[in-house]
Amino acid sequence: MVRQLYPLVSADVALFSVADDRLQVLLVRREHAPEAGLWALPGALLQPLGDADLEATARRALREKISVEVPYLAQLRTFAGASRDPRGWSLSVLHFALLPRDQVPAVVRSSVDGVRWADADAPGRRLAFDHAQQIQSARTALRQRVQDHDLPLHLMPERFTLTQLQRVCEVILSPGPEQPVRLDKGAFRRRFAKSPDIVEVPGAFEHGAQRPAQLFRVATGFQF
Amino acid sequence: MVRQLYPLVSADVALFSVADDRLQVLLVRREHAPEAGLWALPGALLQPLGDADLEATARRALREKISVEVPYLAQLRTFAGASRDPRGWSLSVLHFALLPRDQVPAVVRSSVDGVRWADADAPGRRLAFDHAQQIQSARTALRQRVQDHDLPLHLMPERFTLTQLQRVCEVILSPGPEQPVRLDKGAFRRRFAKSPDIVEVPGAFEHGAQRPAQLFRVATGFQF
DNA sequence: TAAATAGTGTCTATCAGACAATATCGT
DNA sequence: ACGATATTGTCTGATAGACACTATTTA
Repeated sequence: MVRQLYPLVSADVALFSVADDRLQVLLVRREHAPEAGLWALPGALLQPLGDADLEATARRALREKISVEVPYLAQLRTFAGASRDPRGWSLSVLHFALLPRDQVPAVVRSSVDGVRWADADAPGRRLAFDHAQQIQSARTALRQRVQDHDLPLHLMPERFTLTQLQRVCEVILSPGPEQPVRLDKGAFRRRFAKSPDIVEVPGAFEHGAQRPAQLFRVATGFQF
Repeated sequence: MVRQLYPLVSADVALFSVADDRLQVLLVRREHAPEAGLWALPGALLQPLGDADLEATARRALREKISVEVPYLAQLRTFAGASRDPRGWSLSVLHFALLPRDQVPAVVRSSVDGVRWADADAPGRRLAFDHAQQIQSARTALRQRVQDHDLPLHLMPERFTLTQLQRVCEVILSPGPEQPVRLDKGAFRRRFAKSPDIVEVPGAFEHGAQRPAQLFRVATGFQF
């Protein structure tokens, strides 16, 4: 039994997006055994002949399962052990990815065909393997990084207002939809006023049923 | 060729310690091919039949190579790809560990027998595989965590003075021995005065050629 | 004009860095 | 007493949170 000598190696992806003031994570239904029928994070077995590294494996998983190319993808942590997969010793490198709302393709948005967005804080009854734990791990890391850095920018569409950016941050920092975190408007704007990562689009405004709001975009050359 | 179907899986450990105001990382000389004779981080190939998870593999590596049991060991990041090991597709889960100075066994301290402590900021000419990159990655993570949390406590001996603790933090935060970072004494003591993670040992003092210093120890129940 | 949201200004408690002052030991 | 380090105290500039105020649009 080769499984006793070599572990299964795969890459899983926690793909997050924000819609309707909800932080969502993408799940796919497993078609084959083991755990057939259960919801799982999109993932793929490593193909040493085709994948140059693990990020390639992760991106291939998204391509194969949901036909998506994400702008931001980072490795998070590795889950491994003898008991997390019934087939034997397995190793899964968890990645997390962020998808701006306006880049969600129609095939994913429609929530059919074994693909759905789940509430990141309550992804469902029982998930395949240790994916519930993986989601929680990714959820925590996401909240952590929003506190420090400018990571939420990866979730914004091409153009956005400061209020929209603040909503996204509030959603990510909240433990769940029931206990929303409210950030102070003044402090929030102060913080991003000093940031070189966003610039305002001159003359561009978001119009609603009230005073229009200045539109911003991510600065050119912004990475990470 | 099985290597074309299954990657090599291993766990490497960056073991840090502070001595003589230097941050050091432990290296072992490779005995067998590939890269025989080069210095490398201690590591071990995954043994699915014996290792329950990757932390077990990492701890086994330290046991086998240098007969050391470390109190603190954490997973850091996974390095993988087709070109980092001449044998083919390989995957290595980098861990990092901290060893208090008074727990360094004699066999390691003596720096013989294919084991040596290297300067963490200049580990040497050429190391095996991508281990130079791995050390730099671990070095950065260590500096980062010292900024935020109370991680340096894992590097302290059973009892220590606040000045000793401050030295360790300064060494870790410094880019290298040439440009030492100096922390303010008052601010440093303020920070740890509020911390519940250390407590003073009543009546215990460190005596030198000057005013004795209060000794502290890590609080019971302190983890991470 | 009213409603609603955008955007700005101000006050304050907190905190880190800088630095001075005092305390207590060995010699 | 002196040198050296420990320990404490004070001042100040920067900052985040709270909150009030003004501005500008649509209806």
